[in-house]
Amino acid sequence: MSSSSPATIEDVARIAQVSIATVSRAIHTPEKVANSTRLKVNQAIAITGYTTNAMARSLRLGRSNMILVVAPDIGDPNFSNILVGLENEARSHGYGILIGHTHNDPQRGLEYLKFLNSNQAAGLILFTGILPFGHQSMTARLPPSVGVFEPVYNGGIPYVGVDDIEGARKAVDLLVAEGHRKIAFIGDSRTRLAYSRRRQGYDAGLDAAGVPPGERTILEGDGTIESGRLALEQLFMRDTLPTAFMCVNDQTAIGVMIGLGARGYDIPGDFSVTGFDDVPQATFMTPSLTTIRQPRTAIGKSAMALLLELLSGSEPPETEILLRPDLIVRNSVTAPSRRFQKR
Amino acid sequence: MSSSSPATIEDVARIAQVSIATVSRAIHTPEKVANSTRLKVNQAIAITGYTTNAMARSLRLGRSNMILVVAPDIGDPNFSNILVGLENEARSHGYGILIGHTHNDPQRGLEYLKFLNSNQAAGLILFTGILPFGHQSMTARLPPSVGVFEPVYNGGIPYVGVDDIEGARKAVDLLVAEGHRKIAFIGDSRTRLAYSRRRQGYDAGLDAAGVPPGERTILEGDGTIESGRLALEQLFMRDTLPTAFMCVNDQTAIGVMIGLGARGYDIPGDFSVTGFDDVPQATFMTPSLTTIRQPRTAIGKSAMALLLELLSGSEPPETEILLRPDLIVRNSVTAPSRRFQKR
DNA sequence: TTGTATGCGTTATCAT
DNA sequence: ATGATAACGCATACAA
Repeated sequence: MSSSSPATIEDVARIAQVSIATVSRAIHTPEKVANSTRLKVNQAIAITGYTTNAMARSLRLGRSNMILVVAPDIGDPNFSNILVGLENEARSHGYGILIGHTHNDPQRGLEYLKFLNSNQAAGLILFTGILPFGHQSMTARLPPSVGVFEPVYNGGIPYVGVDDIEGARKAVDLLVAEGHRKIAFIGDSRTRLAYSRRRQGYDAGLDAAGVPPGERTILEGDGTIESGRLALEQLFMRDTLPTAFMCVNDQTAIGVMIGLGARGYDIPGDFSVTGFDDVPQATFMTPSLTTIRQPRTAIGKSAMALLLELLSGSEPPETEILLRPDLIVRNSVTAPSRRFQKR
Repeated sequence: MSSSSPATIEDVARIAQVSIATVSRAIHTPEKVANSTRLKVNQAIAITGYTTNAMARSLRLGRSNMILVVAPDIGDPNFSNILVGLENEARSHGYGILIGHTHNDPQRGLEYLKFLNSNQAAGLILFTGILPFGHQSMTARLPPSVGVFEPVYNGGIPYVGVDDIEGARKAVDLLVAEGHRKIAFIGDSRTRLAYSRRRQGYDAGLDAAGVPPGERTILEGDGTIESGRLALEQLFMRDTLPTAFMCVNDQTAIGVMIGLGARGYDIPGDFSVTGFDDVPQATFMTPSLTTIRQPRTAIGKSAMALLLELLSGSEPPETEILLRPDLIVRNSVTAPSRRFQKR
């Protein structure tokens, strides 16, 4: 039964002895077709192995069944699980996932914009925290879009992510409960919104603990392992040391842990460290890293669900969906050491 | 200049005062168009912001500019960098990447097959080591396909990956050079071809070292961290222990290291451990893991280049492209301890 | 060198 | 309930 070229709707119509219009109806609006004919059509479809030609369908409909997912870095440990959530939800609704990564290069972003303009993608998921298309007027004719992981700060785009403020707050609170007061915050100057929110959580926690702003240490990195290490070095050039490091993300925390290890310190004996994200590596550090878990699969699923809703024409009920961050207690936090208090 | 609906080739033709055929030619075969007209067309394109409607083009051509990439698990630490390589190469040739993951579920595989049948993807990259489509006759009408990372054992599909035998050989040789003779191999019974090849390398190395087959210890896991740990437990129930563990991949090695750590042993003081793949985590283990690096980005790039070649009609010059695996020496290997020799 | 006209496979409108 | 047909936007065979 395998013909050289794939079966078209006409092949099905011929075999079922109906018109192509009826075949189309039998597929998309079965209730508008007589039971008997529907049966014939289904049989013909089975015989031919017919599948709708998505190209023709999209051309006719003026809309594709693809969603473009743009990320700055496919290798980001946070990305893959979010992608899983996105993909599952999309697939179960008949949508496919198109992938692009920008390396933070607006030029690259522009290339992906072509997918949008050429009707190859009906919607857009942004993992970048920023519209990666330069500041063209093109922004205007963007398809339905949803940001994940980081709020998109230069476009009025709905966002699905974790509650950064609450997450950071949980981390500080743990540290404070263990008795820490000198808690350094190592931030990330790139991911502005996520950074500032986690910073807000940090400040709120220390406010509540009665630690005056003057006694807080803030350093800024760029969210990489290397920057965590660098920030640590800067800190060690000062005259007072914190007893704990609260890091804006796990990568930074890993950098801090490496730096601390290189200096011969014990974690958590000498210093406590917390991260944010709960990337896979966090489990395998020595000691394992206490951190805040991002519900990544859930974020992906929720974001895609929202996008599909937008695609179906409904207005978004809310512009921001914040999921609950969980504190994952492992072995990088304990009560503060007295050792460096008065150094 | 922003019209409500995207510009079509007709808009361009009208403004340039030529026919749509000329516009099409000016775009795809500029040499067949007079300089002056080409100029007019380009101006009109600039004015309208015209982009080719990919749907219409694909419909007409009977072929899309999408490549479907199917992986069992998007979260596999090996996957993302290969994807980067694939994506870069594809994009620079005007192709996009469509993503699917199967969770090793043939049912899922079938769903992705629809992308192929419906002409949404012109080619296929398989990360699965197996055709994920059940054993349908559909295999026959597969588009040009290339396997990466693992040879596809049930289809005559070209393959791009690392030289597993040579890689494994480098690992054993290092161990042997350090003085080990009792080297256990912890394999993976799932990924049959990669497993058996790495196993071959192991055997070849021990053959060369004069270690008789009877003195070799082989355990099989399934390539997960947990299975590495499990294999270790099995090993400890025997009466003789190896001095080194050569693991089929990094995940397994990590499991072994965790298990060894839990039993209070020192690595590499008491036991040496090697992995394979050089996943990001390998660097951050304590001790850092000596392993074999997969040139992942290069694999992706090379595989996509091969696929695009296939797509353009040329026969593949070779059916298997093996890249060079590099030995990455870190801190999990040293000379064997005497401690457990005669237990 | 350029233009006219056809068809790719679908869905939707309008008849019947 | 069903059929005939137009249109989606494009690339190309053929004519000029």
